[in-house]
Amino acid sequence: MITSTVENYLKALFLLDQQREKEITTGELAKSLAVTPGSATSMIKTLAELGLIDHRPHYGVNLTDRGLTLAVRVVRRHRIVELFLVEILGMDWSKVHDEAEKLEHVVSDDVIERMDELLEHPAFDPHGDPIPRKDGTLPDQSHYSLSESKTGQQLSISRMNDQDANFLQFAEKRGLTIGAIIEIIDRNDQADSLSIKTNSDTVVLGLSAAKNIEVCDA
Amino acid sequence: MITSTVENYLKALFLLDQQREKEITTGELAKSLAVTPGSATSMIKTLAELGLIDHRPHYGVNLTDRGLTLAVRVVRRHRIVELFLVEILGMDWSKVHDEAEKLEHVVSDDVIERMDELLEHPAFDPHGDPIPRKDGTLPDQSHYSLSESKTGQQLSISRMNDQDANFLQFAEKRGLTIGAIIEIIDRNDQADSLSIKTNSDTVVLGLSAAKNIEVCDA
DNA sequence: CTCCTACTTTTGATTGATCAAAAGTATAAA
DNA sequence: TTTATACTTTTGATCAATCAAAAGTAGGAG
Repeated sequence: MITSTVENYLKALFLLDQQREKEITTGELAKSLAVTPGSATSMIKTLAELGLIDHRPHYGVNLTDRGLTLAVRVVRRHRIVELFLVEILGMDWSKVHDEAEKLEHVVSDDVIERMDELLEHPAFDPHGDPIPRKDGTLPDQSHYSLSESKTGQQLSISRMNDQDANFLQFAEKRGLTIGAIIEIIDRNDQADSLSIKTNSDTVVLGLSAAKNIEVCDA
Repeated sequence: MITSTVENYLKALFLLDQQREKEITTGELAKSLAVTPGSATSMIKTLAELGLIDHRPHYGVNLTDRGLTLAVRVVRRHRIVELFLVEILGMDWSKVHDEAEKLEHVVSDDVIERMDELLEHPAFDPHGDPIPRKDGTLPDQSHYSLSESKTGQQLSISRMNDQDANFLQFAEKRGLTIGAIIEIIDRNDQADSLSIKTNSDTVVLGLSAAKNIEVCDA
């Protein structure tokens, strides 16, 4: 049975896969889902029996094609729901994540496709994350981290890696929103900080915060 | 813990309460939830421990005030979601029940109140059922069954008791929709049937089907 | 080659929801 | 007053998900 727990494990594996190349270890998976390693091991057994992952004991796991397909569908549901909550219901983009986390397991494909249509087949969710298409493919994106960008470039904010509501609210208050055009006016390696010009203001960010913000050329 | 199973039991009790005056028996409850009587008994024990129902063993149960409050909230969520799916997402009214059955347990109050506003604080859902207000009160209604109505009266269809998709589709096809103005032109007690004039056509219904249709004076 | 450390896996227990079947109770009929 | 029937409750089992703690494994340091 594909329970919502199964869906959550698959989604976590998919998102971890995006960042790393190799197999995902039990420990990483457990950490990202905030369960004990033992719980992850037993769920891994279940997922392997369902043919959704390949498991090399003591080394790690990988999604199978079937597992990947299901995982991508969950991510699509999540991101469409998020955008829907912001665009149609007018919710704060910093608060829709938790709501979508619950809805992604219960909304039918019919509802998702109607939302998708109402939103005119969007490519990115409110956090700038790509929305998988119905066929499972992902829209193009050439993001890179604000922390890796050079001084003087005109940049457009395309994505927030950090989903934490406090961070998102801070960012919004300072004019750091998806689509905002910014420019790095100073980089201070001693202070580990960046000075950023937004359309209205100048903001100083630590490098660790800058790492959470992705940009593309404006 | 208020699990979705608890919510379903409370909702079932509330809906059974609407129809009958007295205590609800274990058997009725089990039947309406499609579980065995034993399962209902053990859940009744849990609900009683949570202070959501009063239980007189071997006689039946009644919702407490707290239980009633929770039950009404679930019903409100269900009916607002149903109307939202029809009005905003354009879904078929005969198909939204099952979807709402899942969503009612996961949508937050914030989302519900936003839907409510977008729908301009509706009083009735797509099936004509009253939507409890935020404070728990119900809108007025003076429905009675089509099977109890007299020949020659001008009536307006206000509610379908039967949520079965096949029945709803049949009804829709024949012009028997919420708000439709109809008149009983003949009642045949031998054949147990009613002849009904819709705005376009004449439909013959068995009394058992007519029982499922509620009307008010047009 | 042995041992330490860091990990993974196994084991046993718990919780919530369910069922099938056994045991018990209420009420009306004989 | 006994018995039959129709119900309710109890019992024991199962399944999914979890945790805590015990046992086991991989791979590097000495």
